[in-house]
Amino acid sequence: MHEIRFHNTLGGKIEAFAPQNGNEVRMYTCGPTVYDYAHIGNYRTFVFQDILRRFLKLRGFKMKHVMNLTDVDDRIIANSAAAGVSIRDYTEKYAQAFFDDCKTLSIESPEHWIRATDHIDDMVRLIERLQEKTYTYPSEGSIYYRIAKFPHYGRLSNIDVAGIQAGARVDVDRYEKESARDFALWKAPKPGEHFWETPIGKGRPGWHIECSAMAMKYLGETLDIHTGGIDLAFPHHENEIAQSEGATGKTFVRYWMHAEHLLVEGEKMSKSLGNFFTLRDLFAKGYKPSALRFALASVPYRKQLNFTFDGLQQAASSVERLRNFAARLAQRKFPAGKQKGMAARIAEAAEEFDAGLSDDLNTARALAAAFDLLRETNIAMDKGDFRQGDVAAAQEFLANFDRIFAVMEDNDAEKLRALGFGAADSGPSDAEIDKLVADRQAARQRRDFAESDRIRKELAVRGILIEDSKDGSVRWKRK
RNA sequence: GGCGCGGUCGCCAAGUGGUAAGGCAAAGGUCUGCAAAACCUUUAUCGGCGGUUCGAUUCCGCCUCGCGCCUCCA
Repeated sequence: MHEIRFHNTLGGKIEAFAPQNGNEVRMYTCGPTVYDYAHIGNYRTFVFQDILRRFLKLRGFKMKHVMNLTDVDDRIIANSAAAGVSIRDYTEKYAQAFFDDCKTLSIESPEHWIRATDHIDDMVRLIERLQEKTYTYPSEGSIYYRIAKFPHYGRLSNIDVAGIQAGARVDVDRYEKESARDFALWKAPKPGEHFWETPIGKGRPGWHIECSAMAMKYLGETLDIHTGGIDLAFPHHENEIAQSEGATGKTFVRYWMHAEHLLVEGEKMSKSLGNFFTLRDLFAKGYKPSALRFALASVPYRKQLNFTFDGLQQAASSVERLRNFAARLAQRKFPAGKQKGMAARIAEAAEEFDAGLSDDLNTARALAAAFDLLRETNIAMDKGDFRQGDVAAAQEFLANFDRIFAVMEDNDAEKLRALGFGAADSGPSDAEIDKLVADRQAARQRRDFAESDRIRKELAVRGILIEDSKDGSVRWKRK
């Protein structure tokens, strides 16, 4: 077990990690704004966050992880009004799609899913606390945060507040502010717009207040970890710090972890460039969930991930190799006993796997540890050196591997069907396949290779791959 | 302009002051009735120029190219 070290955006250094209270890690993740389907860039960040929590659990920590759904913002208000439905009705569809996508990518569910609109009261109370401490000022029915009052502003993102010039930005709200860098805690309703009636007036919350209010409500005033995409560091997280620490006087977050962005073919993903993809876009093209997860997980989170279809294909091949190895381990009969040195070799690989992940979630390094062991074990098997007595340890290694990467289970087709892809043809049943495989074996017995190959082709057409082995057994798998 | 990240084999991608992990792909080979799978072999001197050093891909400086943030954004 290696010391866990994480990069902390606050300070920009890699630091040893330990939760504040014993064994429990309290973590908050900025979830999606449910105004549309989330895209693969979003999921790069959510897969990172998933690997983080899976790793901490593997290391024995108890997770208390909260993820919010931002279900009120300008886009949602505008879109729901345009569609003539309530905010809740409008966002429900995308919230559900998000849950479905997470499940498809094997992203574990956090301990708490929460919605901004369920916590308006908490936000109002936090704003009131800030009012009492004079961190706020009203303007045209809205309430603003006075950044001049918070000296630490800019520390997270290394932004010099003096550098933000008045009038330099396009502020869609165009309310009167004392300083250009001040931000809205509470927004006065525009005519016809949905609003909440509260002790601090009519209106709706600013974007940043929800995370401060909800994070502290569920996790206490000082959290262990707060994650998000790198773009959120400024201004969102910077503002969260200002709000939370302004109200409590305590450190809001001990470790800030941000995922770098995903690029597509080296360019920023955007709708105008036509390189904007949701999961559904990829699945419709025939790519598998496990391949996408592997592609997103294999590049360490602090490095920009250049998404390409070639890369996705490479990821699919890698996953296939991993699964083939697991199948070989499970199905072949090896000589009894243990191979000299194998147990130690497996333990060494597990050590290196842990070392990689402990090193700021270096998934590339962890992966290399797994593939090294895989190759060496395959060699031992080919030579006939590998023994049955080592199978359990090797499988345990793979099980641990999969507690992090979650790509071993051959359930892609099932997941895709659940999303409505490929439902038309779920392929032949296991029984039907077994029957054809048996027929083919019989044909091979009588050396009727024409018939044997005909059956194999028939199965291939229907997506089933046959593999003969030396000992006469046959393995089949769905492609 | 300010802040930050990165340029390592065809593609993806680790890494170290003492001549560079892993994955994918490619070529040849072993095995196989044929395939498939698996294995073996082969393929890099680390963007450029200087500096420090016995020695730098790894440290420093400059340059160059790409990307991100600074305004909503994972």
